[in-house]
Amino acid sequence: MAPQQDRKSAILRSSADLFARQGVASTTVRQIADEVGVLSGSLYHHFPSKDAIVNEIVTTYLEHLRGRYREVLSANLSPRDRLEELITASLLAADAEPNASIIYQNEMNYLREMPQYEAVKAAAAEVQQTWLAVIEEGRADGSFRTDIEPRVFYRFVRDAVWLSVRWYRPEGPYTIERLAADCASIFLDGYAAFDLD
Amino acid sequence: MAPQQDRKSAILRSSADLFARQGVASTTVRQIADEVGVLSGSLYHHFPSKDAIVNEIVTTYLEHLRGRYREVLSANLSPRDRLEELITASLLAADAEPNASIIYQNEMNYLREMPQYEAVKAAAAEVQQTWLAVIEEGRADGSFRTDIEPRVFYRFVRDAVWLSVRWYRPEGPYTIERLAADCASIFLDGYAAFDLD
DNA sequence: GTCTATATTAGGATAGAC
DNA sequence: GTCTATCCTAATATAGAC
Repeated sequence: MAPQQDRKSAILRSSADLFARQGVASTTVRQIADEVGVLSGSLYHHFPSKDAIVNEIVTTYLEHLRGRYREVLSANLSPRDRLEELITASLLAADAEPNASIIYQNEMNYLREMPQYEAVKAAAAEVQQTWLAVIEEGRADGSFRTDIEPRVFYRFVRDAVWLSVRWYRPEGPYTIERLAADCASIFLDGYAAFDLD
Repeated sequence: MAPQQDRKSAILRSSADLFARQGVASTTVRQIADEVGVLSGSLYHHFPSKDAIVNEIVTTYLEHLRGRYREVLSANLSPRDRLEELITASLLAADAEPNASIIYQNEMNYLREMPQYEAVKAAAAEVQQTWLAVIEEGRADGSFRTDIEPRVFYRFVRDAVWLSVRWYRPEGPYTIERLAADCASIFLDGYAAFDLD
């Protein structure tokens, strides 16, 4: 990797870390520069603005996420298995780029005011469409309930899945795969004890 | 209500609205003053700082939430019904003060840096304790599953419940009570179609 | 590609008149 | 209780030397 790419990714890495911990608005370009080990003016050789850094972090993340979703959709699975795979793919994407994922969850207010918001919005719409299609498929073939609106179910799952990046810690024996399995089981089977009689 | 109380609550109302829409850090005291119809200096007659406004919004909200939880705990209910009532109480609290609820969800980064953070943290701990106690009770009497950690279940429910304030709109025929019932049913019974054979 | 130096803007907060 | 006027600080961003 060329040296300027190293520096650029160092800026992205440090920025993502600070944005996730402190919020975008409260993070200054001087802090980012400090973390990288340059002076603040030098950042502007690599990015035209602070917003551009935010934008690159978030769009890269959404790009990776969409790639994972496409893989899930290409496999031939039952709606139930596909939903579980969407959950797993989302959790793996968040685990691969936790800072980007946190920023995406926390900074919708900020992103909405950015000039590049349309691209983010389009990616978000595609993500939502992916989930809803799987849910509709499961309703059609009788594997999911039809007495609860798909959108309502989707939003509950989505928020539970995305927000887990705020509390899940990959250290320890509790793996992402286990987390995904527990999540899928709660949302599909419920937390009430199984009736065995 | 005395006139100075009117003005003070107008400041709180306008601030909450702006904080929820734009984020705390991106909202200026001048914007708040504009919204209220005074000049920015006048705000400081009612509050010592912008942080103090944030703090009052959030602590009042948490106070109301704790009141609702206490009511739920005082009733004699099964763990399942109590969990459902906790969900309903949370959704009603968020619906009563949607801006405060949104701020509380979005601005953890900001709140953590405030001098009054300890009070918020204590209230948050009590809220968590309330949920966990009900979950443990249900595990003990056999109504909830024991193969998934209570904390994991709690966090999924919590995030799904709290975040609904971002998308739920009280207009229209879909009521809070219905939302609460759907949420409880998804989390307890699951979204998979009921097996009827 | 990074530095120095600085322009420019805007933020939170305050003092004192009314 | 509000206004006027302003202090002080800190932010993003730029220009030009090295």
